[in-house]
Amino acid sequence: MQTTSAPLLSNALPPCLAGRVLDLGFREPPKSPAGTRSFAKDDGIYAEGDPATHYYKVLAGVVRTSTILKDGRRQIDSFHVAGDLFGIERGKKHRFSAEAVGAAVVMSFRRCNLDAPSARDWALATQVVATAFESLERAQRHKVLLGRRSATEKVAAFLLDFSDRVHLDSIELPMSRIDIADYLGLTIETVSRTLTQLERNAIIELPTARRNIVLRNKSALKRLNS
Amino acid sequence: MQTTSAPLLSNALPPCLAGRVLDLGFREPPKSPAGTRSFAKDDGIYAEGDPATHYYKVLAGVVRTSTILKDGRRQIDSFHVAGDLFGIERGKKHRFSAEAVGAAVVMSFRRCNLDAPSARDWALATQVVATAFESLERAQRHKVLLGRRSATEKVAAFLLDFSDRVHLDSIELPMSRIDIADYLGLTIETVSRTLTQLERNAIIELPTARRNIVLRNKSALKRLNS
DNA sequence: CGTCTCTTTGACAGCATTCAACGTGTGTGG
DNA sequence: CCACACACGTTGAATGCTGTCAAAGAGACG
Repeated sequence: MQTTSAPLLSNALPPCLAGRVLDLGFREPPKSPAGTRSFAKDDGIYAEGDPATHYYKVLAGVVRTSTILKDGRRQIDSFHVAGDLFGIERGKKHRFSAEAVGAAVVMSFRRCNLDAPSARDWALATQVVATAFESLERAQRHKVLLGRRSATEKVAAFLLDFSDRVHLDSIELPMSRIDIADYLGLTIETVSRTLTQLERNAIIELPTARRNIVLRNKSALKRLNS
Repeated sequence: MQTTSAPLLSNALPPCLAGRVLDLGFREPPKSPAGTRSFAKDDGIYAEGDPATHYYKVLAGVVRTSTILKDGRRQIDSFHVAGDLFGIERGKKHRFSAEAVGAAVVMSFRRCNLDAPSARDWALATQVVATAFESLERAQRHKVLLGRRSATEKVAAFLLDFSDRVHLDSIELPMSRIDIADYLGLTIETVSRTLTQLERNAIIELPTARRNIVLRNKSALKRLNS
């Protein structure tokens, strides 16, 4: 726990596949191996309440899992990047919906019995359990962020987390401000204002490309991360 | 997800063992089976950063797992009641601390290898995995509560969740207002004010015993739960 | 060049926190 | 048995952070 922030993207690279170039590429989907599908920006992969018959793995792009309250408020549970398994449920239904953040390629696996996996399911079952443990750890860190941190701290944690993945100080966010806000439990206006404020304090830089952010003073960001 | 609130206590009964009677009982601890220890109110079971060599199971009472930020803000991750397994970690260290909420009895198990459990560890490993999945599900619901709900909704969810466990409309909270606040990401003042407000609206009743709450209008509470 | 979407900025309101004081119940010691 | 201290909880007033509502800026695309 301590100085770490809630890890955002659980896998190393690829950084931000959801750029314009890829968007175009995916409009004419490549021939897909069985169980592999391509999704465009904001396409639904499954919806809250759908029977949870499969697990999914991100091959390219970024996927978000989220839930929407009756009055429209949304909470993003997690962002999943290439290599991540998602859609794992204990019960029979999906309790979040999953959508592509940008263009994305996703592979699906028929759900297996975790209590007594068949021989051919064994490897998958192991991965599923590992993913569940990892998700739990991340969810726990995310809770601290949501429950006990200010807008500035939340955004700082988000940026640091992201730059840790891509090993760069200049990051290209795959998701919109709305996604960031709904992940951090804020509004888009607060996210925007916080970023502007960080820029005024010379901690980050916001080039004209809106989704590009340059971290100028990481130690200041880390300090904000308590 | 939907109408459900973040489940607070993951096991059925016993309801609120942390009352005065039991407190007294535990002052002279019963002879403990190996691996079983009794704790008084606020006793630490393990601390954040401690090597995670064991799992723990609540036999009686309630245990909270929590983390404290540098500036003293605290977030309670979870309350654990009799029957619950806690202290499960993926890494080598505990990322939260665990303390007894009231008097509590806790049993410990040497941690086992989940990838290749020995024959005698098999049953425990299965339980650990099941607990991890359950904890993940609860953490996800808790996140929605922390990120996207108002103080009133948080408190309503908390109360409903609790009364669901004990199957009673008159509940006896084992934890203080501070614990509730730190679980819900609020301050004690806000929790107190919210409860008072609910009482004014004839939704709950607050008898003189401060930890006793009677739910007078559950459907109104559920409505607050979105 | 105009439309559409995303983002930023501003003004204002409101909810939750902060700071402070007051109750209330419990346990202790005179 | 009562006085007092202490922990816990409630209430009040004021501040402030974040949300809400509204409008303007900036790119992308046709």
